[in-house]
Amino acid sequence: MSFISYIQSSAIKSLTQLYGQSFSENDFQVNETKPEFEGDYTIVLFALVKTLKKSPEALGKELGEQILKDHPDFFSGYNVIKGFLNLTIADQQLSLLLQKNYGDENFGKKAANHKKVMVEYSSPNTNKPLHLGHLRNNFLGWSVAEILKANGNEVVKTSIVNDRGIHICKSMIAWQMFAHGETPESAHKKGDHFVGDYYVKFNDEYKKEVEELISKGKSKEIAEKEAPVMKKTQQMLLDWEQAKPEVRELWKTMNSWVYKGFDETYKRIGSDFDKTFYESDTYLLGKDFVKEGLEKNILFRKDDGSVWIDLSDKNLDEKLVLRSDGTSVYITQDIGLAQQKFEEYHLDKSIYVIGDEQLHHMKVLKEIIRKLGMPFADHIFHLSYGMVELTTGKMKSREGTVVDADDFIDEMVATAEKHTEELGKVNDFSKEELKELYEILGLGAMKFYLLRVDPKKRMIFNPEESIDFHGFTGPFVQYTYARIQSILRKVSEQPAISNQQTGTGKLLPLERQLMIMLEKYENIILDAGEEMNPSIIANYVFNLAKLYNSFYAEHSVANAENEEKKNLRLSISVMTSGVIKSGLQLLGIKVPERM
RNA sequence: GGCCCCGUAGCUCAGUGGAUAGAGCAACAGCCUUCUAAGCUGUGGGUCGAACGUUCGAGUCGUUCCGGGGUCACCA
Repeated sequence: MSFISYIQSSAIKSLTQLYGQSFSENDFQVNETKPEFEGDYTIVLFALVKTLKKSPEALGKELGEQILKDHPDFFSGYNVIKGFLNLTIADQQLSLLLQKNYGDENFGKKAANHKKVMVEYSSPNTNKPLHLGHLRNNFLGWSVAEILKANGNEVVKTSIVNDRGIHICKSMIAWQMFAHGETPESAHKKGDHFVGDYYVKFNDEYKKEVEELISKGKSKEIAEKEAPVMKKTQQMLLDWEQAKPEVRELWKTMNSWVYKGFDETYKRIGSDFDKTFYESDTYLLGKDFVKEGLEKNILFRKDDGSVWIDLSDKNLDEKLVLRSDGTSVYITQDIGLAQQKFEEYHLDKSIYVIGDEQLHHMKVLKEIIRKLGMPFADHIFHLSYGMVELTTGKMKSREGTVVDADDFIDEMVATAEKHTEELGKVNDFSKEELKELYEILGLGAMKFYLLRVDPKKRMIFNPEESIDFHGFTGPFVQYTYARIQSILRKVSEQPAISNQQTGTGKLLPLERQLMIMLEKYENIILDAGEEMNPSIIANYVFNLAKLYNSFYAEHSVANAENEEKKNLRLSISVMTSGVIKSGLQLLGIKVPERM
């Protein structure tokens, strides 16, 4: 039980004892005590003052006395200021926490709750390489999956690959027209970049043709429809749907190039999936429910044969679910895939990590599923996040205004290398060790940068300013970890640590603060899981590292005043480094032993 | 226009209805003969977009307005 809930229930019991009526958690608040006051946790009395008709001072004093009397091992003192009852947790209670948990790798994590959750993230298109926005998605999805695991859930990570459609055909057409048989191997290029380049070439050609037609007197609208390269592309899509062998062959080849490129990037950033869905397999799903929906009069057919659902009672418009030619639209397959996910995996919850531009789409999807009477409608969650934009506006791959994921990673790793060389602390590392360190630091900086902000907020990224390695950053937290490891290495060379009691001496303020902060980790994991928000972890782990660094500057661990203090500070250090490691792991960030 | 999200220090962001609104960056001033200075300590910097309202108490809740963004496809 966490300190805060222990205090809550203690207060409830003591209040009942004092005033003979029952109370609940909603009758008062327990907060952390502000640093300028004495105490660790504060009970806010105003609400109770009203119901009990007592002065805040009297109430605070009575409650303080009672709580102390009821829990002499837990609290060592109290004070009342205005309507605030500040409680101090006993030193021995903090020492006990340390003794019980300091070496526990699973500290703060929950036992299995036998719930199965699917997290869908990444979901790339196979016509261009990944960019900064994809990285936010990947880091977020991966981290949320880890956080949910830490909360006891069984998690299935999935990705739906958008591998078919008109945009894919565009790259294919351009390759046919301009490549003269070139391959990623012959061009010495990563496959996803290679294919992406042809996607750009398509758009260049398309633009050229449209302008030419306009100069011949056609309207823009007609020119866009009649451009030969676009007509070819549309024909190719039809050929693909009819499974024309040469088109399917080219499609397979080009997609395999892209996958190879993606795999490299995924491996580097540590993204992985338990199951990958391909849109080419799922795009026909969901047609069955249309038939059923029509029979049940949930869906209706218009004169031209198209099928719709009326959502006006939910403040949404009518939505098309089947085209007049009988083919399905995006949302049709989404319904089918949602159903397949629940049926195949027996999920308790299905989470979609998708940008906030699709909020409306996901709302409509959920509503349709509910109307169709599918039981899982209320177990679908859209974890929406804000777009990553540049100072110059939105990123557009067609216009080349994107921050490419691979370039960005290279840049960050190079920055890590530069800083490391300047500092010269690991000159004895081998080439391989250095390479590994640069990856750990560069990716740590990136991931922290993209995860430290509330996901739902959109981010503006200025590529001119490279990401810092100081302050509220990944490397700062990693550095704190490395510092602690350095102490531990040093101490292990000294005579063995004795196992004597650590709790008899008086704790210093920074020691107390650290222990109290460590205790909160459990609740932080819980919050981050409920909110599906990794930034809660990032903020916590930064504040913990910051506090430890103050402690480090103020007090010596290895050369503490006496053996007892040394043991205490060692266990605080071990536990801090453990929580840092664990917290960063939830963000997908690794820790270096030295840096 | 309807619906949704955002607006806090020069910049990037924290801030379960509670005490004098906090960090990082940037600026300035200090701290390496003692465990890693990617660190620590300090200074300056705010009409929390605006106005009403609810409340003992509002950055936080409500209403309206202002500013920014998203979305409302037989695209995905």
